[in-house]
Amino acid sequence: MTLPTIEELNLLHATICQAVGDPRRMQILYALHAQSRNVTAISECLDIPQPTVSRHLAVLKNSGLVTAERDGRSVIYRLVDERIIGVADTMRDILRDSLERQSDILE
Amino acid sequence: MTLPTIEELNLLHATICQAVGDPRRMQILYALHAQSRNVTAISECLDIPQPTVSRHLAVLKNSGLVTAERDGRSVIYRLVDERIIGVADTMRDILRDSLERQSDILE
DNA sequence: CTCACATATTCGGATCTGTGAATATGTGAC
DNA sequence: GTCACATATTCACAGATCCGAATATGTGAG
Repeated sequence: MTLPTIEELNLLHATICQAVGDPRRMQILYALHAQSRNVTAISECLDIPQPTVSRHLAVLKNSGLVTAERDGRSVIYRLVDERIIGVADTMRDILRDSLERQSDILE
Repeated sequence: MTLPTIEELNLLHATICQAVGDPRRMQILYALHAQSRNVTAISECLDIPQPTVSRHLAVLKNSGLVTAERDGRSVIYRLVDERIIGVADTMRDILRDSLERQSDILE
């Protein structure tokens, strides 16, 4: 893997990083990982207002991480690339180890 | 891996995600991955003003991803957890595939 | 102690992002 | 067409973040 240019990093930031860079969006990604859902279902299972969910989904769709498919009156959102969950899980591991390291130092 | 709570995601966002969520910070992470360096060296090799580098390093240090160790007059910054580079690389892969998918659709 | 190098911090301003509330658009049932 | 459900969008505002420029702090050489 070659070193990324600043232009590539800018694009990465404008898409994938921005998508992952919000707690609620990550919550939505995990919810879609468990099961594809429509907006109302996401709104209810995460207890987030519907307009907020729609806005977050627009960001996720723009990043290419999810797709939208109309099904009758509702729109089903699907996670396109499951690797993003692996990314999130690894970040959680890193954070967990970092916190552990800090508490070790305090002792 | 269990589902993250919104509290855990908030903490994750305030640390790891925030650290990765800036193009220049990611550039610094890659630079430190290649070799541990002091502030001036980073500033010069990435062509970023020194105060800006210092500020970004403070964020990265706060996230627990890098450590600072004084060595004489300079301070050497080191990447603590190399897994973050894997995370960044995977995100680049995801973006690349996403762009490819989009260009396929246009044809 | 003084000077020069190395790093960190403060300040003001511009920009971005998320949110709730309200509203608009789209879709199917009847 | 009309109504109800489903989703998307607009608006104003609050908060966060980034930056360049200037300045402050810290450290070692002499």
